[in-house]
Amino acid sequence: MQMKATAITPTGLKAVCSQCNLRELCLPFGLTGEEIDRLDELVAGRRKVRRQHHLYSAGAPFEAIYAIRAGSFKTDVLLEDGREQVTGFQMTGEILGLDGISSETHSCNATALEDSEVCVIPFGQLEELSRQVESLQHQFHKVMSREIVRDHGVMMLLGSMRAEERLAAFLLNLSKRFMARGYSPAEFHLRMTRDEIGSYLGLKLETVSRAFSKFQDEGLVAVHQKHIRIIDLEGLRRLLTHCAKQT
Amino acid sequence: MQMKATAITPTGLKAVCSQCNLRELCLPFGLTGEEIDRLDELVAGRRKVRRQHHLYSAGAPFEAIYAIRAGSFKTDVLLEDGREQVTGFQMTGEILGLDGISSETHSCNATALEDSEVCVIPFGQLEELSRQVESLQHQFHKVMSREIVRDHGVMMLLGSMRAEERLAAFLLNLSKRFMARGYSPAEFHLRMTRDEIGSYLGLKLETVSRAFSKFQDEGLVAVHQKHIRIIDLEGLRRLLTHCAKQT
DNA sequence: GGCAAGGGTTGACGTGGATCAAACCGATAC
DNA sequence: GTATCGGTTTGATCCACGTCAACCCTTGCC
Repeated sequence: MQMKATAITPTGLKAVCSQCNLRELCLPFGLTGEEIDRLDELVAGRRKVRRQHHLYSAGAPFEAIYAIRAGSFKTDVLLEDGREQVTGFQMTGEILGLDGISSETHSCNATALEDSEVCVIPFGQLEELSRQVESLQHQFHKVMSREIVRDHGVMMLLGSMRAEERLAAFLLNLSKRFMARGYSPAEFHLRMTRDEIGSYLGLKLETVSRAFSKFQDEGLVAVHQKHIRIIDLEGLRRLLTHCAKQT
Repeated sequence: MQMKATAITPTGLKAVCSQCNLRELCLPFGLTGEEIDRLDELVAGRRKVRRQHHLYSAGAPFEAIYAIRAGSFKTDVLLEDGREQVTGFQMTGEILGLDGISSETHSCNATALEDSEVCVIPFGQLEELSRQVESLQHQFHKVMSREIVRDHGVMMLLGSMRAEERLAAFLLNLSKRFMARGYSPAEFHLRMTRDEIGSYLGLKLETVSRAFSKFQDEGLVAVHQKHIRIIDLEGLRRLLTHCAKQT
């Protein structure tokens, strides 16, 4: 029988960045082994989040950021009248919670799309360590900046693209991220509903569904519910670059 | 005749945060006098940017971030086919260039909307100093996080609001920012064209123009070209919270 | 097995904002 | 003064996407 010497978290396991196969995608990227060990020390442990449950909610006090160890999440903001805008879908190795730094309060909700697990990184300690470890500081700044660049991409999508371009961009983006994680870039399972995709892309679920069907008819992808197989990657890319007005 | 002892910049002036009336809105916020002096040391000087000129362009190597000392800017991203998406309008005290950190290359264009001036903050040195000065580190993180939260707001706007709501939100946001700078929140001059507003809001300039006219007809604002006077602030706010479907 | 519930698809129709086009306005240039 | 030009306004028409509604498929429960 196994002893649980460091049963300090709900999962009974201490996070260990150095052993984590996501470290190249995550905060430890670019750190030396010794530096990663120091990062390990401050990771307060892991936390499991069940499907449909919140990791944090808008208005909650900000204390830590989170690295996704398993599973996936969506973040969204709500308007007073109930309208929801999904601001992003996050997968393993990606960091959640950066929105909370500015006001010391979370400004959006983070919800697990499937049973998931995160590493909890207390923010005050992260700042402290990144004052000592230059490469950690730099990597953290890069992570934040990447989020800003990503957001600009979404604005481009929402502000300047038509429905099919948006969906194509969405699929290509997912494909790329699955590939970076060692999964097939051509075949994957969507964790979110049509409604959530629609909210993210600024479309109604019916429009998303129709666009999927159209892609299928055109032989670009094979869609079976949430299962996606990309057949013609180049075709999708072409859709993106000059669809709007095929001048 | 006056000597220019520190003529190290095009403007012949060393930036001095401690003397700057924008410091409460800018990077020095929350620093002690002594800490601000250290920040002063690293500000490489000021740079003037003429109306319509670029402060930096997409693809340019990233070396510094910029604090706007006078004037205003827009940032935009371009698609291969020429479509433009304005990702933000920045005014005095706000920080430009954060997009460049992630890839060490700027990912958008920053263009002066009027003759403007920025303080140049070499990024490597900023990171170095913020390893020593905790309050600077924290304030910098807040600035980056604020940008992320702002971007989420724009996504909300682009993804879930109708034309008039978007314009109302835009005007209210400008109003708030002018107020924070000691200007009238009710009466101001737009520095951007209808086309640029449209690009930012995901609308065509004609739609922006029509929405302005509608607001005018309804007695919400007085519009004279680029001069705006907000007459009914509450009315604009009301538009925002439950216009979509007045259920 | 039947049946309920939640998500997805598809069709018919309506509409908000895009598009196209003309005119207007205020600057600056001559 | 007139011409020019960039930006803006306004009107007429169009179409991409939203809305509403029916139906289907899958899963889980009794």
